[in-house]
Amino acid sequence: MTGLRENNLGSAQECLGQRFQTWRGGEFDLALCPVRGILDRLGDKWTTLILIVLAQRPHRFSEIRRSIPDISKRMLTQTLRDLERDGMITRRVFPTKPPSVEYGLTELGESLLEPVAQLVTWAETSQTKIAMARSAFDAAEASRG
Amino acid sequence: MTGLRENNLGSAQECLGQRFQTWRGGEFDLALCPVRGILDRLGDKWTTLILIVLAQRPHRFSEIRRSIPDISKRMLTQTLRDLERDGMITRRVFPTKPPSVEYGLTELGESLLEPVAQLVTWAETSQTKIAMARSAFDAAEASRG
DNA sequence: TCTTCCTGGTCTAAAATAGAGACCAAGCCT
DNA sequence: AGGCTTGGTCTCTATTTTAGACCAGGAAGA
Repeated sequence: MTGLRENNLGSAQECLGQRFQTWRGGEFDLALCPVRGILDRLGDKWTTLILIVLAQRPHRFSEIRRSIPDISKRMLTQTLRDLERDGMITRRVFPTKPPSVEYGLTELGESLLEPVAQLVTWAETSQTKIAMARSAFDAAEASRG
Repeated sequence: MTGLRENNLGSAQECLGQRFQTWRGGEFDLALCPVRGILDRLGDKWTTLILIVLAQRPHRFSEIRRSIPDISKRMLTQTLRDLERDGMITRRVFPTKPPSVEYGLTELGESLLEPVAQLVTWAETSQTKIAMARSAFDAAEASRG
């Protein structure tokens, strides 16, 4: 364990708490601190991708790596550990000749899939608009020099 | 512009495409590449927080900074620029004596609030389970030495 | 007038984080 | 023996983030 996981989730940053009590109207209570920690976790580069891969079926370590070619072993290990620690995935070791390890979603992990799916859907439907906005912005910037 | 924004969204990583055609059943088509770029953007440390702040009402640069005390000026500037480029927020400069700049959500930005809200809701309802899972994991790890 | 403060940034240097790839044990196959 | 596999870990380097100094330029105070 060299420097892996000393993610002080939400300790470095002050609780934004009461500031957002009325997030667009009031249905949104305080307690944003832990939420932020979770958002940070989801937000990292690989977490969502790994969840999507595991959503299909349980995968072994190297299988995940093949599904997400540009993740490094180190980051895969670290992200899987964090996910396991948060109760989103299970890790099962089989004492086969070369040992094999299978990762799969827990119920909690499954439940996360729903909001993630919404986000993915939003991303799909919005990508055209975003691409247009980018072009416009870049063009305007270029014309200003 | 020193090193800001050369985010080659989705160029470094190969398109995961057809691999996820059947994300939990089949309703999930290819085209994950651009989606991934968007997810990366949402996933960064500050984007979601800024969106939530702006969801309340438009804010000035320094106001945002006060709402998110631990963001550095540089990251705030950079994140706001990226958000503006993606068409999620508008930037309006007022030629006041000390110049003031107001940032607000666009319609596209507003539309993102919905899936983000779902995620926040999930996070709120799940935080207890996650906390328990962490305790259990840490305890098990400690007992193993 | 001279000093100080405010704004929204930019710049540099240092700290934290991610990535590449060598390495490991242990057992199989040839 | 030699080489291959597995799931990792370790070290070294590259990238990213942070802190904080700095800037222009008007305003208000003295």
